[in-house]
Amino acid sequence: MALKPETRKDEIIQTAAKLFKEKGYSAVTMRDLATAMGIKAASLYNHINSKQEILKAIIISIAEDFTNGMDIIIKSKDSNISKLENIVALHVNIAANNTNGMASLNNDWMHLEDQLSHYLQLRNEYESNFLNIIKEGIAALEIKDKNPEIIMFSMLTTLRSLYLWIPKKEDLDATNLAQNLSEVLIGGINI
Amino acid sequence: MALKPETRKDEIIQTAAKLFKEKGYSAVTMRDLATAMGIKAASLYNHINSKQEILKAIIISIAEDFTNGMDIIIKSKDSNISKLENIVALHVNIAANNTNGMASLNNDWMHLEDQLSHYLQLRNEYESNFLNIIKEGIAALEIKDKNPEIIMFSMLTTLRSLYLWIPKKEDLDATNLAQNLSEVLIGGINI
DNA sequence: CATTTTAACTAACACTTGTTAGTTTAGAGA
DNA sequence: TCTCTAAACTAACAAGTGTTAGTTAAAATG
Repeated sequence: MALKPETRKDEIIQTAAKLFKEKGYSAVTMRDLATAMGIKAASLYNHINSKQEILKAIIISIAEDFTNGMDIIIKSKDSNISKLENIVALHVNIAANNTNGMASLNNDWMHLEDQLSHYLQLRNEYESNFLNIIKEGIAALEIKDKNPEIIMFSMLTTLRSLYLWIPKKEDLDATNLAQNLSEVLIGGINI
Repeated sequence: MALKPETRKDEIIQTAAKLFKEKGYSAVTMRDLATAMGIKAASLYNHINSKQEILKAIIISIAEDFTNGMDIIIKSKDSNISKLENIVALHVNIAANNTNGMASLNNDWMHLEDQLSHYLQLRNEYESNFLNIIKEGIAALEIKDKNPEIIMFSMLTTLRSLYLWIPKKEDLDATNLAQNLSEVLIGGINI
């Protein structure tokens, strides 16, 4: 069994994601990436077609993971509070499995060229689904009648920033983190 | 009375902050900045010494605003919940007055050169003060006994991202936003 | 063994980068 | 009017950018 069926191309993409996390897409040169791989810049082009292709590979696959996860959540018959808990868990899981890539998704999406409009479409649909769950929760008296956009903004920015925080917890239990985070985000903190 | 006592240097810094917000520090060239100012790149150097100096001017002044605001909050005799509400208001006010600069603070701090360690020191102190308020609030039975770091992380990432959100609300009432945000962050959303 | 594939290399390209030097122009103060 | 200053300009540089072309060495495949 192949525990790491990683191709050389995948290795390059993962290494790039790590560098992009530290300095951002624009500040990472192909020579930086090559050095991190232990090869020369020109050799990268045996495996990838362009720097842009690397960014696209990192961002679009994660964005599609979110879209697919959201699709499952909306189709369920859970309560709206449960759906929000599932969204928290979705973010924790994706961030835990792809800490470096999440940085590019958050910070470097605007450097996508051909795929920019595709990315924006996925993001808009995701946020629209998220907002609908909150609005329906309010209508169903599951959720307090506060400004739905503020609620979504507050939850989503926290969830999007998980990549900054997860690496600090060496003993990560994703289920436990999702549980605690849901309690704080949904239940509030005052007694 | 001078409503805009802005020097040419200040204009350049503000324009740069806007461009940095859109594309990030590394992706904005001095020629981009010059074009946005309606002049040639070399002319910028009549007013500023380097690109790096612009970034420093943007980030450090905001970081010091946060430090000063936090200092006043810790010294007060308010309850810890009130202190948290004041932190929310601090972030709303700074973000509302400096939307573009907040983007650099969040996304481009790692491109600071000489001032990097100074910035990190301010940030660490700020987070340490924030965390203490939460811990004391828990000890005083004002705040639920949840993981204090999760609470801080959740609040802080939301507050740090306000710059993304404030510009969308053309009719911004800072007091009102701070109020609503406090209710959501502190009071939670479930009924 | 012969051949193809994989993955590295050196060398170079056209272009962009931040920045400097030196010059010009228009307005303000004497 | 003369001088000074603020703020623009043109021209250029050295270094760094993504990328291409052509080559080589080792490993896998027939």
